[in-house]
Amino acid sequence: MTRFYVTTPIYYVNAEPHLGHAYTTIIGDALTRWHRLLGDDVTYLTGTDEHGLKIQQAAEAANVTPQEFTDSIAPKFAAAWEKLNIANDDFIRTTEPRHKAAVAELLQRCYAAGDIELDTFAGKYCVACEEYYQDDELDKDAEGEANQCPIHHRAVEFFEEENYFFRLSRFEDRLLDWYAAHPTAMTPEQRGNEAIGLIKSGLRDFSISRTSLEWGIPLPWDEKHVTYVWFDALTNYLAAAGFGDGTDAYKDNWPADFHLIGKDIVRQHCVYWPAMLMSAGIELPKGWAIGGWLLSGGEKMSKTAGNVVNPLDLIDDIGLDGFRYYVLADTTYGNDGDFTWEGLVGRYNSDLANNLGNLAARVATVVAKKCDGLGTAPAPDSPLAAVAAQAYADTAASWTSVQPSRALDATWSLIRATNSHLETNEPWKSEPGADVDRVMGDALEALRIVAVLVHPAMPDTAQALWERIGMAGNVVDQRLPDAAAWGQYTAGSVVTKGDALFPRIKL
RNA sequence: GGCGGCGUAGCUCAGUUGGUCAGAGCAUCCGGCUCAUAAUCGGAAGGUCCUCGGUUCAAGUCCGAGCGCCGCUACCA
Repeated sequence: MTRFYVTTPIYYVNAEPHLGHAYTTIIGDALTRWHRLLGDDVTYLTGTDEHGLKIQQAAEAANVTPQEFTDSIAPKFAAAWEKLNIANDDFIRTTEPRHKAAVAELLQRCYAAGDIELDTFAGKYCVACEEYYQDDELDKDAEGEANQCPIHHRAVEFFEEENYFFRLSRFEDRLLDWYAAHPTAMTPEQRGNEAIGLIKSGLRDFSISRTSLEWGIPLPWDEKHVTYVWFDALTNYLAAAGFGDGTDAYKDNWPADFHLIGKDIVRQHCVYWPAMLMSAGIELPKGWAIGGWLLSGGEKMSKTAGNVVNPLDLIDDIGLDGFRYYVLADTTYGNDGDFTWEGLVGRYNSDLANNLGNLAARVATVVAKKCDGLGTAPAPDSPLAAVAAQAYADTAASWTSVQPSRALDATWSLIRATNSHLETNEPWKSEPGADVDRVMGDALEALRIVAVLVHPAMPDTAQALWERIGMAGNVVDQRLPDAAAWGQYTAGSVVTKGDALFPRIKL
């Protein structure tokens, strides 16, 4: 069985889950559901990033311990994914023992390899923020010197701190060589090019520890230091596979097939992370899928702009699958998408209500009137057979290249062709008989295949459609490509109409 | 400033290695149909493929320059 291991970024628990988190997580869910249909042994991982100064400060502000603070937020992510019907196999928190063990092991390996060294970090530090700033981030003082904290408007101080550094600069050539040997590792291609550009423009060593920080994982060989950000966060992907338990069992799940990431964390995932793995002598991931942002009304969501969208509110208005479908179908993966209510309703009405939902309804009605409510057999030589084969091939190819919007468009070509097929034959005008039976069988068979193909995007809808056309069992148990082959609809099945799958929504 | 990306129909986007590549969906208009959720089907209209120049028998596709938009420049799906 083919293993298929996909990860989302772990989400920082200083904020509650929002549309952006949901966007990436839904894409990963659909992608992994597709691979389950293919019969792959799938592991879909998501989780939460819980260490660092911001959490420490937020906990202090809330007058609780950092652990209590993260314990209160992390479940909100897990709960949100449950509501969005996310079928993740694991949910990792960076405060778990398995994660801490993996981080310690990875650090130790890189340290042993000589790629982590003690050095001096010097910079301008705001005591109030407890953060270092670059010159261009600071405001200028009366003499024109860049030394005013932009937040606290007070002078920063020049601090020196002993930090451990990861010698990223040593990996430039090795990374370029690796990517040259694996040209399709990053998708879409233009996003991959940006990562290559980052490497070519020169790599600097980066600091991996702080002595001023308490809420984190200590370095195994120097416990005064706590790991800072990336050695902690990125390692979750390895930890969930079992790395750090003292055995090589993690290799059963590693390497990951895809790290799903946003365009803003390309440097860390496509440059830092493979270099860290190279240093530790661990196999690199097979792929990175790099998405854009889902904007809201053309702008990045922010509280001040007042355009924050809560995905869970949308479900109440348009239904879970309507929302999932919109997110997947209306954005080109790799580019920014734009969430608007008008766009959501437009997509929903045209694709779901008018096309898919209405097709299911009209088929059920005609079967009731002309076939006694019992499904009939499709014609082996139906013109829809070729359309279905092409739709499957295109859908599969698009999921393989992590392009959900194209995959769904390919699936919809079969829905449109089925509506057209009905118009061509007008079974509602004919007397019951072989001709009507054949056409309705074609339509039912097309709906059967559609139910399977839309499952990754809309699991509940797929199952509902499956049951309405009278198929037994569950869509999730279907296996591709066999299930997409023409001619498997079971004649004699009871077809039921039911309420509209997707009631039209008025704007 | 540096690096990178993008610019194809009103909108969102497809367009392998240059040779029916000028396309799809939505929106618009016209017509048909009335089984269906005022749904659907057919047809039409709509583009100097950002601009200029170059290579070529042939360029949306390659090269150069320019214009415009955007991202990254080291916390952030």
